[in-house]
Amino acid sequence: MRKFLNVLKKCPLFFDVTDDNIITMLGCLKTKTDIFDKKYTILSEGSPARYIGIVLSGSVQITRTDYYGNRSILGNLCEGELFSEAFACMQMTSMPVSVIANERSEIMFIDCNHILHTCQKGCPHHQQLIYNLMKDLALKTVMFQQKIEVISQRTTREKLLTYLTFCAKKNNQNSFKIPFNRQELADYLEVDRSGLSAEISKLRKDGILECKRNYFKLL
Amino acid sequence: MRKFLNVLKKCPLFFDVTDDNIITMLGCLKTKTDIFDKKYTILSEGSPARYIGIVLSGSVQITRTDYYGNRSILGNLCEGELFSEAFACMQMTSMPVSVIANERSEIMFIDCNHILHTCQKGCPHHQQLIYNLMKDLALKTVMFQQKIEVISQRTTREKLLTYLTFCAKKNNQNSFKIPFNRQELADYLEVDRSGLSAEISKLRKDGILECKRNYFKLL
DNA sequence: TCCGTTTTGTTGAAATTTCAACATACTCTG
DNA sequence: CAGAGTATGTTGAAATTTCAACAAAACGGA
Repeated sequence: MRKFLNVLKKCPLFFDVTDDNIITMLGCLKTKTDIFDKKYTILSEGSPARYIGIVLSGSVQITRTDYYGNRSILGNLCEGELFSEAFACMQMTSMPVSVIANERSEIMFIDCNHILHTCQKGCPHHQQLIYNLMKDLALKTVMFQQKIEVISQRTTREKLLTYLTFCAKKNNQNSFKIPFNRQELADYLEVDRSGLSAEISKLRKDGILECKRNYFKLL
Repeated sequence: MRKFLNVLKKCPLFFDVTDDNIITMLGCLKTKTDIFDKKYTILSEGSPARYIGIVLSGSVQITRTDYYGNRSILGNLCEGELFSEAFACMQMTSMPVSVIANERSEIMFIDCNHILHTCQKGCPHHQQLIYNLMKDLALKTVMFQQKIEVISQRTTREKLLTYLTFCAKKNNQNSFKIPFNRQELADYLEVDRSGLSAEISKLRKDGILECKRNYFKLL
């Protein structure tokens, strides 16, 4: 596990916990890790939520497929990020989303009960862990609200521009790479792929953005 | 405050806390309460988030107005429910939403820091409070995902039916009242009001639902 | 480098939404 | 109970999205 210490250090769950304490706590938390190949389903819709997942390497996508077969992408998570924490906290018996590996990824699982209930040893930093998990849940709430802000726009153009503006803000730069290809971006914006491509072309002609594959620049 | 004890008892923040302990803690938490008339803005978009709000009486709506002037309704909260908890936990300097009183409503405010950091007296149930807040944040995350599931549908009909199905599930009944009028429902579903009215008429003709004002019955 | 596969772009027709304008129904208050 | 104001329903035209089908470009492995 020690080889992933630099990843765990930037994981929001271990914010303000010293390296030594992270190592100690990993024992108490009875973590398990697993490696998943590209496109592998890490957690599937409908299964019970018991574990919080941490992306140790690679990246994953949170997706859902509706009644009509439309895939919806809820988000994309990279090294150090958490998933399934809300469902695990609530002990949901049926997850409303699936988690898919974007690429070969190593994932750490923590039983949520080991975080919520202090262990017998009384780890000094357990309290910090609970505090960190709370901040993370608050952040996720805000992230979902941003996604709602994006897809509540009425046209593909407005959805795209709202999303790209968020990306630019997050990167403090007008140019950036997005973690989606066209189909995935369409699934995130909840629009038709071909319509999205057409709209990107228009925006390019209008001189509003430059774009090459997943690289974008707002002008 | 004692007159609102029965409301606070069903507030998720005080789950599993005895009446006496609720009373004791209210002192430590340095709560403030205020009354707002119908349509009054309780918290406005752009202002800093410091307090968690609890609806003691009446009801409130979480709304946002975008760049183009479209109002979006994020949710509707009744007696005992919390708002602004995620923003307060994160100490956001600029709230992304406004909170408006639906009707004359009494609101209790709690400084989030008084919940996150245990007071000197070491209230026995402070830990429970933190635990409860965490569960609430997890629940809110799930609620927003449901809203995303609703508005990610491509047509007004599908959005409406997805929403109504959630309502039916929540009430364990095919007939129920929704907390919105037509315009508000349109703002929640992120669609045009007149289009929504037309779609409701169609569904009625198709024998899929009955509806009178904010009362709906799925057939 | 070549070839098969995947991704992205383009197009036009059909379906749907938005918008504006107006008709009707309901509610509240004096 | 009358009248004003608000909420809901209806309609048609314009704008937009979706869908299907195909073209072009990029990618990856042999």
